[in-house]
Amino acid sequence: MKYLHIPYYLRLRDSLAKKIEEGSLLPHTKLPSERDLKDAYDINRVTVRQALMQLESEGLIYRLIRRGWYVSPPRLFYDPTKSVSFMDNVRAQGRVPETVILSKTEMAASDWVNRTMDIAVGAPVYLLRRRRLIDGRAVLVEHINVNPVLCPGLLDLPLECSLTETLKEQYGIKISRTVINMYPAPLDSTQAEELQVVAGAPCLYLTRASYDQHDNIVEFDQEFWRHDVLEISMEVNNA
Amino acid sequence: MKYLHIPYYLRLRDSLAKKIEEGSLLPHTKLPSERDLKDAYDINRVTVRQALMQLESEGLIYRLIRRGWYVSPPRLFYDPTKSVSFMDNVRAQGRVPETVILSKTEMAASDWVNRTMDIAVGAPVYLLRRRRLIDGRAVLVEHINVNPVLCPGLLDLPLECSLTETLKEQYGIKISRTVINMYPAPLDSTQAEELQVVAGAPCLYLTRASYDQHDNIVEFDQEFWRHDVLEISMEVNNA
DNA sequence: GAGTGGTCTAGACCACTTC
DNA sequence: AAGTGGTCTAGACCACTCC
Repeated sequence: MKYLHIPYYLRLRDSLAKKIEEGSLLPHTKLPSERDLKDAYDINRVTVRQALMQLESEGLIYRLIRRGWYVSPPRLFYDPTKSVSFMDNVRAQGRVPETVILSKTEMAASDWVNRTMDIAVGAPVYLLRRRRLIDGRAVLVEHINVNPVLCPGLLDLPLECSLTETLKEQYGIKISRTVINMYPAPLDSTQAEELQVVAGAPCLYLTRASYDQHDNIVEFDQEFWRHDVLEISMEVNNA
Repeated sequence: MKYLHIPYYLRLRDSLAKKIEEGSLLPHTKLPSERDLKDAYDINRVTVRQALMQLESEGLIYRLIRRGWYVSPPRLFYDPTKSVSFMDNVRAQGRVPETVILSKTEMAASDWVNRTMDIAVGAPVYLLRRRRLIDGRAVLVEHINVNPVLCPGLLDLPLECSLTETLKEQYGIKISRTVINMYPAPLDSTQAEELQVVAGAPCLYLTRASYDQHDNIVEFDQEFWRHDVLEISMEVNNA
């Protein structure tokens, strides 16, 4: 005999999920407060939160920390096999992209940079940190490590747009090969704050190593995406 | 002034995470019971579960429903741009793959099959459902829809191994193009049970549409992976 | 200042697993 | 039969947001 009772938290989850799918709750709409939901469904607040956290992990709703719960917008399609910039990709899907520079510095290469980018420990590296938004909502924080030998003065150029394009136009660097890696990981407290997410919340961690036409590693990018933003989509030809 | 207190559930999370990273808790080790952890850390059981669920969402631990919490093994690298079979890929990474047939039937094409596979509504479709394991742990359930016109009698052949290979060797079908899509989604109760996961738990939902040398759609595969199993990894050449 | 979400307690019952 | 995890209650305090 199997367990047939449907728990309260799943009933609330299903009820809200249905409203979202039907469209009676639109993207970016704020849900009623947890205490209102508790009264409306006559269950405990802990149980309400269990339902909300489940919906959050599914990507149907998101929260702004200490402000409330909101209906998620549709996912952004992302094709890692095509080298389309964030700005172009977001615009192509009818949405509004935005980029904010969080910091840009020249640093001494750490052990880790040495291993991943083949730059001598202590030699200079550019570190650029950006936050990117879609329709006003922060969706990712990225740390971009660039080899300054290949593009001196990069940090003095405008950095809000596609880096790949700047590298090509200003330095003649063509990215010819990219190694991409991704998996879910927890956000550390700094990035969590920058994404207005609770510390330790899961994100999609994506790294991208970009090599130029001479197979030098130009750029090593770490991207921390909100876990509910992307839908990976690609076409593969099996030659 | 920012919130500086570290909550109890994160302290327990960090303590367990440290033991896992250090290697003093090995993959597939069972954690102490929730009540033991509650006593050891002198916190409430609800708080213990909050820590455990956080670790679960990060992929550091997993649970066998109603049996307990276990340390997760390393992720499996998966390169969607290479057409390597599950069995080969798992073996290449030094682990033991296994496949279980859950069901195989010939069905009448539904509306949905009609739209995705271009088979007339009501015409026959093969549906094959398999569960796949790594080192004895169920990691994915897949629903494979195949066009029987292209490979009559397929269901009477052995189906535990690579379907792609069977299609090639027995029917001369070469998969030349694949459209892949993936994003996190909740498991429905059937697949949740088959993966021994709580209903509604998040999984990685991956679809794969495979086209043959004449661009007929041969196979439409829906895969439900445990969310903590894969690390996507690929190399892209920007021609 | 009122209200909200984030955290936490000290219990409880049930279905299921383990012995 | 004992123990475990899954669910749930009825409170509580705090930091922060909103008005």
